[in-house]
Amino acid sequence: MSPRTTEQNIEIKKEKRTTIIDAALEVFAEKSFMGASVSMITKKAGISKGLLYNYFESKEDLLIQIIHEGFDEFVHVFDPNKDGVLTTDEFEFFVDETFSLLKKDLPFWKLYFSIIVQPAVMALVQDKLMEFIGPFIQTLVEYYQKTGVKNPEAHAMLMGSIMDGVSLNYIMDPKNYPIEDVKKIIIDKFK
Amino acid sequence: MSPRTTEQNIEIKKEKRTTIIDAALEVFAEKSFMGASVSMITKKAGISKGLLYNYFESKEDLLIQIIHEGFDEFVHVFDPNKDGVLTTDEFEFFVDETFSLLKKDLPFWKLYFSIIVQPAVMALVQDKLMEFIGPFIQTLVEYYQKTGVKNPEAHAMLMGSIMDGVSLNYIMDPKNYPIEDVKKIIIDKFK
Amino acid sequence: MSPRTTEQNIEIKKEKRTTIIDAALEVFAEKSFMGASVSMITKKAGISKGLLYNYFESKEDLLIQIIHEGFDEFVHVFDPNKDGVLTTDEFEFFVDETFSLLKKDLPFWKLYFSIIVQPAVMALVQDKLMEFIGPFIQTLVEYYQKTGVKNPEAHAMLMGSIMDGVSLNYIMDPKNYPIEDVKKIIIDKFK
Amino acid sequence: MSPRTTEQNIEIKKEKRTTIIDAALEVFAEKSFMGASVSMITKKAGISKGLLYNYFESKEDLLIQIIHEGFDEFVHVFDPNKDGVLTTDEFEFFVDETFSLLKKDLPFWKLYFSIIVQPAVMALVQDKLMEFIGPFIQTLVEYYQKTGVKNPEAHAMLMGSIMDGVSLNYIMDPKNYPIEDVKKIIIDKFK
DNA sequence: CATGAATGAGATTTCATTCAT
DNA sequence: TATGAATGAAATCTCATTCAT
Repeated sequence: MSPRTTEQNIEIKKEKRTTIIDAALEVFAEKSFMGASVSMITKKAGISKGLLYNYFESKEDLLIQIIHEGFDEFVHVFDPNKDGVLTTDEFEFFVDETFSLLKKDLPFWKLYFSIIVQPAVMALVQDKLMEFIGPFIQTLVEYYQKTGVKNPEAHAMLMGSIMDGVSLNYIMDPKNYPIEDVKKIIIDKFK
Repeated sequence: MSPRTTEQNIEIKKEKRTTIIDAALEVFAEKSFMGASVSMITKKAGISKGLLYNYFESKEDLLIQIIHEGFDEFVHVFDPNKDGVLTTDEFEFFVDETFSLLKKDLPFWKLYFSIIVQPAVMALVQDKLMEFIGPFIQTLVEYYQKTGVKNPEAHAMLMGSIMDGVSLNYIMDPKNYPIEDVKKIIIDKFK
Repeated sequence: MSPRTTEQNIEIKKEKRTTIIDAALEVFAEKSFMGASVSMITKKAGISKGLLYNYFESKEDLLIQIIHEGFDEFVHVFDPNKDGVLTTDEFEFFVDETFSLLKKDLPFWKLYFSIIVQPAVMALVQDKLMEFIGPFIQTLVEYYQKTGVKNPEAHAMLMGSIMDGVSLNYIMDPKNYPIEDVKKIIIDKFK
Repeated sequence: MSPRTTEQNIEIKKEKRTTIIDAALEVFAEKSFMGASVSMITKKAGISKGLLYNYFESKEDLLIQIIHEGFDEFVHVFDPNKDGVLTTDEFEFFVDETFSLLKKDLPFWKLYFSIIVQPAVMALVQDKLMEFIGPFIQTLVEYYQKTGVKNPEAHAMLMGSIMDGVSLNYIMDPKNYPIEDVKKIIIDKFK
C-alpha cells in the first residue's frame, strides 16, 4: 500500500469539504441554522460527527464559511462591469443574472434569507454580507443618478428590496412563480 | 378570606397572557422561533418557566396562537373594500395601510418573515397564513385585471413580492429605510 | 345569611373529604400513586388544587389516609370470629367475604396491589399493612394447625398467596374472571 | 490513529446496553416505571443522562425493550413440551421451572408485577404480555381437560392465579417465603 | 372554606462538542 | 483521516405545593 500523495490528500479533503457544505446547505435551508443539528448534517453527508470537526471548528464556523464562500463566488461571477457603473443594457443583465444565480443555488439563498431575518445569526455573518450588499446598492444608486430620476437613493433601495422580495417568493415556490414575466415587468419599469 | 372573583381571574389571565405574548414576540423576533428558548421568554416576561405552561400548551402552541391572533387582528383592520376589488384610490390606501401596519407591530412582522423562510416552522402555521395571503393576492390580481395590463397575474405576484421585499428591508432597519419615498415610487409605477 | 352551624360545617367537611378520597382512589387505581398527579385528582373531584391541601397535608398524606381508613374499615367488617380461630364453616365465610369485599371497592384493592409491588411507596404504608396482614396470616396458621395438616405455616402462606393471586387477577378483569367457580375449588381443596 | 473497529463498537454497545438494562431493572423494581427517573437509572449505570438516549429512544422505549427481551428469553427457556400438552410429570416440571425462573431474575418479575397493576403502563406492553400469557393459560386448560376435572377453565385460571400469588409473595420477601414447601402443596393438590 | 395563579425543583430529552481508538 | 461512544449543559415540560385574595 503506497501512501496517498499530498496532492491526492488535498483533493480528497476538498471533495469531502464540499460534501459537508452541500449537506449543511440543504439542512440549513430546510430547518434554518438554529433548527439544524450537526447530526442531521453529518447523516446527510454520510460522515461521522467527529469528522465534521476536522473540517470546521464549530457549527457556527460551518455557517460562516458557507456564507463567505458563497458570496465570494457570487462576487466573482457577478460583476458586470469592473467600474461599477451600469449601462441600461448592463442593468438588464444585472437583473437577469441575479435571478439566474438564484436558480443555480436555491439552498444557499434560502439560507441567506433565513439568516437576514435572524439578528442573532445575522451577527455572525453581518460583515461579509455588508461587504457584498454595500457595493451592490452603491452600483444601483449610481445607475439611477445617471438615469436622472429625482430620488436615486430611494430608487436604489426600492430596486434592492424588489430583488429581495422577488427572490424570496421565488425560492419559496420556484415551480409556480412566474419569474420570467416578473423580470420583464421589472426591467420595463425600472430600467 | 374569599377567593379572587372569576372576573379578577379572567382579568389577570388576560393581562398575563398579553405580557407573555409580547415577551415572546420580542424574543422570537430577535432569535426566531427555533433560536428562542422558553427561558428567554419567561425571563423577559418576568415570570417562572412553569407559568407559561398555564397559558400555552407548548412553545409551538405559543407560536401558533401568536400568529393566529396577529392575523385575525390584521384581517380585521385591513380590508380596504368589502367586495375585494380596489379602485386606484384604494390601491394607494392599500399600500399605505400595509406599511402603516408594519410600523405598528415590528416584532410580529419580523416573526412573520422568519417563519416563512423556515419550512419546518412554516408548516405549523401554513394554513392560517394562506387563509390571509390568498385573498390578498386575489385582490391584487383583480385590480390589475381592471387596469387592463397585459399580465395581471405576474403584476399581482410582483406587487406582492415588492410589498414583501420592502417590508423585509424596512423591518431590518426602520430608522434608515426611506419608506415614504419608496412608497411614492411604488404607487407611481404600479397603480 | 345566617352562618352555617358547626354541625353543618363538620358534615360538609366530611362529605368533601369523601369526595376527594373517592376521586383519588379512582386516579390512583388507574395511574398508580407515582403516576397520578394532584391535578388529575382535584379535577376528578371537581375542586380546586388548593382545597385538597385543606384536607390533606400532601399527596403522600392523602395516600396514607386512604390506606389507613380503607384497612380500618376492612378490619371492622372483616372479623369472622373475635377469638381469631376459624371453624370450617367460618373458613368458607372467610374466603367468601374476602372476595365480596373486593367487589365492593375495586379501586381500593387496585391501589393496594399497586402499592405492595412498589417498595418505595410501600414504605409509606408498610406499618398499617402489616398490622392488618399479620393477624390475617396468623388466623390461617391457627386454622391449619387445627385441621392437622403437616405444614400449617406453608399452608397458611399458600392460602394467603392464593387469595392475593385470585384477587389480583379478578380486579384486573372482573367481568371475565370466573370468581364463583374458582372460589368453590379453593374451598373444596383448602378447607 | 485508526478508529475503533466495527466489532469493537458492537461489543461496547452490547455491553453498555446490558449495563443500562440491568440498572434500569433494579430501579424499576424498586420504584416502578412511573417512580423511576432516568437520572436514577443513569446514575446507577454509571453513565451520563445523554448516553441513555444513544441506546434507547425514550424511557418508555427502555421499558418496552426490557419487557420484550425478558419475555423472549422466558419463552425460549420455558417450553416444557413442544405440543403444548402437559403430562403430570411435565406439570411438576412446569411449576418447578416457573419458580426457578423467578429466582433467576427477581428484578424482572418485580417489574412485571408492578406493570400489570398499572393500566397506563400496562398499555405499553400489553401485546407482548398477552403473547406470552395466552399460551400459558391455554396449556393449563388443556392439561385440566385431560385430567377430567369438572371445570377445566376455572382450574386453569385458579392455577394461573396461584402462580401469580405465590410469585408475588415470593419476590416481595424471597428470604422468608417457604417456596419449596408451598410448591409441594401446589403439586400435591393441583396435579 | 375555597380558588387558581404562581413557583421552583426536577423530569425527560436534545445536541454541540470531545476524545479514545 | 475517520469513527461514534460519551459528555454535560441546556432545552422543553411537569407537578407538588403555596399564597393572595
